[in-house]
Amino acid sequence: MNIPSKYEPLKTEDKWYKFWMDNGFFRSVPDDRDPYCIVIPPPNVTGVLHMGHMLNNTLQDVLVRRARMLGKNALWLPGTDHASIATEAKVVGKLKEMGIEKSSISREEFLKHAWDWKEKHGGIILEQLKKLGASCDWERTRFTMDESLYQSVIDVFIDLYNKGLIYRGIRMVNWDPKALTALSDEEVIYKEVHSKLYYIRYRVTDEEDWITIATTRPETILGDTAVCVNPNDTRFKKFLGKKVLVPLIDRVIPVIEDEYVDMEFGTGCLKITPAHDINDYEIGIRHKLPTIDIFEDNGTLSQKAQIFVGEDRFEARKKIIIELEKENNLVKIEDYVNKIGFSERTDEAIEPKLSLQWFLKMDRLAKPALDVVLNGTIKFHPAKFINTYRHWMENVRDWCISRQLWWGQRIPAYYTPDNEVIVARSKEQAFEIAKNDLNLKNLKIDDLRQDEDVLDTWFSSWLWPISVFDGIRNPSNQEITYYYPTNDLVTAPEILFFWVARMIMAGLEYQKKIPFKNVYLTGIVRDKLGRKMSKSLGNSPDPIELINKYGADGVRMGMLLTSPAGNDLPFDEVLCEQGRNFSNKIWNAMRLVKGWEINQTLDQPEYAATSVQWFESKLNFTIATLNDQFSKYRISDALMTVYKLIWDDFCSWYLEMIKPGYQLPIDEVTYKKTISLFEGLMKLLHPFMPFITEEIWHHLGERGENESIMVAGINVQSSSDFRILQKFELESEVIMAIRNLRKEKNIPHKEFIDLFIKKNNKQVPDHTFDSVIAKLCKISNILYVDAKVPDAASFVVKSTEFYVPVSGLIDHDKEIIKLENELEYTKGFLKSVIKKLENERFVSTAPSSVIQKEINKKKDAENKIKVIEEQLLLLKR
RNA sequence: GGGAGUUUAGCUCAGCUGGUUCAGAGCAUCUGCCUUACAAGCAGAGGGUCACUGGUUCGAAUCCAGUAACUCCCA
Repeated sequence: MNIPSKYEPLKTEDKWYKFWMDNGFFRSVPDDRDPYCIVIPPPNVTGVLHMGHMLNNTLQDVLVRRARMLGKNALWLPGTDHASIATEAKVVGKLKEMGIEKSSISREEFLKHAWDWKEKHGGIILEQLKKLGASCDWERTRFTMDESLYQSVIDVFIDLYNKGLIYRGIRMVNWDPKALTALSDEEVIYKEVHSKLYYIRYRVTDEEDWITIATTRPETILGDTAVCVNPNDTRFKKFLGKKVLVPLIDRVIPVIEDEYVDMEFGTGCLKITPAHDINDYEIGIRHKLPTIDIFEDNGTLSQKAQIFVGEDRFEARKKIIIELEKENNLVKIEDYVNKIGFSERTDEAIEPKLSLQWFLKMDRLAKPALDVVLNGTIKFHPAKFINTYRHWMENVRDWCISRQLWWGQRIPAYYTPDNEVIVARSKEQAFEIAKNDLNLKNLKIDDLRQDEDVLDTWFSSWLWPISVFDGIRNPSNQEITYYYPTNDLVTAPEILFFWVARMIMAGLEYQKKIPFKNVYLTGIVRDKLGRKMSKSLGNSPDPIELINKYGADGVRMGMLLTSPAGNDLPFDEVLCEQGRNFSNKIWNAMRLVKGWEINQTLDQPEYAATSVQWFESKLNFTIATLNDQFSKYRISDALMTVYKLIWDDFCSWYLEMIKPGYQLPIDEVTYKKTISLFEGLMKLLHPFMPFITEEIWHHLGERGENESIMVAGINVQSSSDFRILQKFELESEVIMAIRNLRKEKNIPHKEFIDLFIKKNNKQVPDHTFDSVIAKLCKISNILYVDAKVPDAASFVVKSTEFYVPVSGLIDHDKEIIKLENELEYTKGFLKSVIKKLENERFVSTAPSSVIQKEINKKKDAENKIKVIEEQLLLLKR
């Protein structure tokens, strides 16, 4: 045989991917078949492939390949998103390397650099996905900044604004005083810091009494607009309704009550600085307090602070402590450990800052998006995420959609010199509106100033399932009508709200239909220590290297096997090794089958006919199991099912059952049947392991130039003969018992033996598997007898006795002990069953099927006891 | 601070409406084997008080309550 005994994935994978591409098998255009569509969760243009992508995209490929084989017109639409924050950071960094500051160039110049960067680096992930075998329709690759997608975002902004859902409002943002920009929550790193807790007393107006607060940020007292206590705190009742003076500046502020205050913390008395603390801000809103912003953008104190104007915030802290001490208002200082946010990029302490942002009202959009999930129109897998989703949707806050960046869709809002806002598609249009609707006859077009900010990246991704088909601008075009709603979405639970929820909102708003029917939420890929895999930790293996080592199929299987939906996946290379080993197993099964010489004159032996019959049933039965698992999105289980079918049932059982003797030929009927069964297995496995299955499929038969397993079609209608499966269960037990017996008695593999079978309880012998047993266990004669066989090793399966004569090898004492143990166990078992059946409450309450089962158990046990006792009698004689 | 989830073999997980599909799978481990497709293999074996404590029930991994630990999300 000239086929190597090790499968080498590297030699086949690129070849087949090219073959699939050349033949356009990934391409989908609307036709009269049923559509099946997945839109890819667009990876960042800044990213490189990581293990999370591997998992996510393998799952999508499994689903789409299976749908394709089931005869659907399957489309997996790929693309990337522009990731405004991350990309802008990359571009700023790159410019810096070139000695260019972002602030020194114009927006247009910057964007040109950004596009250059995107063209150069933006497609890496998509290229890497090809290595994985992703069957995406690459001709349809989309990018969230493509003209049509960009314009869709603008259209939606204008539409929502005109519907009154978009407004401008104040919000507290994470301000980086060094980079002079707002940061998203993801860009803030919280670190434990050893700091101080300052106890400061405020004098009550017109009284010689003081109230003491505790704060880590004494400089912010200059922005205080209240002092707050818990309404349940009796200690401070006397201060209610009174006013106190902010030290150093003597501003008069009220004492208020709010449940938020922790009575245990500090003095139980909290200073409220609505402009510089998110919690204080919310309390401020509840109690209608004024906000006093005491900082400039660069973190120095502003005029509003009244004192230390122009000083850095940390310098001011030192100085204010000295002043407070002088005034005798500093009660004490304690050491204190707290968590402070720092800018990911500048490492500057974040300053919470109020700023004017654009918001999208959520409640009207959220309501229907919640309903479709609660009523099952959209299904989550696993369903446990419905709770999380509901909780968020019921407590949804308005969505801040503006970002202080350049890379992204620029907000189509124009300001007149009087700061009147006009939302329009272009400056020209805004100018028209200004002249006609606002009656600003003297306005010149250049007086209009466009908003500097861009929209949140999610504000373009939430349209993704629609905008990739241009369904925002042309809501009933042929493509969107055909492919939308898409079928399945595969993504991480982390972005259930950021993305999934919002896509549902957008879908219902702009297509009046859900965007997808099923949401499969993957787990998070972690390292062995349970840490999330990340580039900064350096704990993520390079997926491409893994593929080179284990083959894409091996890695795919490694990712899938231990990743039930929604569970974390502690990644271990061992898993890929398992995948590789499986590939090799299949490869060698192919080598075996292909190595057989076919003799057309041979009749099919009985054992082979039985084996084929059994395996066909087994295969069909498993197909039904698989259908069920796929319907529940239990992809990991489905793969395990195919794995066991191939390895255990096909390789370990079936092939051994039909395998001709050494250097003997096989009959044609069995051979052809085996090839066709093998092909069937490859089709079942193909969605999981596309490359090796294609390779094997081509080895198994003569294929036309453009034939591929991936479009070969799969039959999932199946009926199987349960009876033969049940008989096999029994027979396999017998076979394993004989193998054990051979081992125990040291009977060599090659030596033929006889087997005597004694049926009991008037059971009629079933000969279906006799020939198979004879072949697998090297039995020359199978004889059915009515009496026990002396001088023979024996075992019992159900209530049938089996004897293998091995004169001189029987250790009676040992045999007796073995049987006595079994007898004792069976008696104990019988006792528990009888106890149940004698319990009147059980018999009267339990369903009849359960009772019947117990009665059967009793009968079986009694029979078995009888058989064992008889055997013991014989042995002891 | 609010919410959700998890806890079953060494590891990762199945176990639907309580009752032999009730304690299971894969991997790992151990013991034999270079048996003529495969040592990336074959044939076997061991391994769990189902987190803890109570309760409901004829019967609990499964239902309820409490406790503990871990995880995630929102703030």
